[in-house]
Amino acid sequence: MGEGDATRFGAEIEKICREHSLPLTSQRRVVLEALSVRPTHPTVDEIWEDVRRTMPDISRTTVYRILETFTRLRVIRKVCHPGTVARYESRTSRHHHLLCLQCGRMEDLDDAALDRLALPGKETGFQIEDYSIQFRGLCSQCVSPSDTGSRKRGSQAIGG
Amino acid sequence: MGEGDATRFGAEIEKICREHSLPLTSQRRVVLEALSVRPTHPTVDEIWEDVRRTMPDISRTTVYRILETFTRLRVIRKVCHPGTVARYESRTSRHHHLLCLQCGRMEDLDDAALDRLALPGKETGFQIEDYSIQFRGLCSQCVSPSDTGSRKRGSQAIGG
DNA sequence: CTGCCTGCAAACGATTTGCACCAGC
DNA sequence: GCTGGTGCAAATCGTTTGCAGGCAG
Repeated sequence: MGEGDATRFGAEIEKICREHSLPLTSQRRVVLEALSVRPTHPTVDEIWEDVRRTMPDISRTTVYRILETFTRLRVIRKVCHPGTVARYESRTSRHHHLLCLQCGRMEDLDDAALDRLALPGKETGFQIEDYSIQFRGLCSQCVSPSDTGSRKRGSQAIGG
Repeated sequence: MGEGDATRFGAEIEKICREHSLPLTSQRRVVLEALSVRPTHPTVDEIWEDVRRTMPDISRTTVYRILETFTRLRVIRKVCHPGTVARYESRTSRHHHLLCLQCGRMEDLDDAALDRLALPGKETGFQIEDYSIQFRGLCSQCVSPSDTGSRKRGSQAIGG
């Protein structure tokens, strides 16, 4: 967790809330903090578990609502994952994803060349803001399941 | 419905099932046929509705199971859509997607140049098979909601 | 103060599962 | 005939909602 991301919301969250006329609650602070510290693409429940260590009485509903609020404001993002549970990420700068079709593992991929693609033109009918590339395949552990202690998540018809 | 896709599974499905030692049932035939005819990225229920016109007694559960089976065999794909319901597509050849962050509409994008990106190397730890690009923005109707009859789907914290 | 936010519990909706029967091979 | 597929209904599980009290501004 580079301090760049870990502290991203530390000072910024006050500005974010002020700009959007949102009350800055302690729940909002810890939820965004927990998301930015997580290196992966956590589910709502994973964030909830993290946050409960600091704030044991926070409700799961509140976590849902906070993530939804900030997603709509484009402060965080819901990641595109073929599983059935929602996953979030705090990075909104351009980057790409590696997805394992076998176990569902998803990792970030940074590649400056891939960040410079020309956007499709107006003929699409869309006003495009951004893009990201999803690379699909098998992660190292699913390619060579040498370690007998196999992955937790079974193969759940992941499609991409 | 271009005959290229509309008939994709017409003859091929027998081969597909034989290759995977799957019994070729009438349900499998009509579900794959319905998916390949749909121009968009239908949900399970949309496919179910289509199929019921031909086969009124087919169960929704069966549609779920057939789609899951063929997704695992890589015959069809589950598309990455930020909504909460699963969506499928019959196209497994490389192509890209346009996603509207406001209403969730998703369209295919074909662009030969975008199909030729260099895959990331081994340093990722993934054995990559394919990729697709998701372009995010606003569709024409969400950019200029001139028609007073606005879109059906509300803005549901779509994140991408 | 006042309005938005939170917590709780119930509602909701998509997906999955157990089981008995049926169809493809 | 045997094996796996299907249909039904119930169970599951992630997510949303209604409402009463609490906190930020």
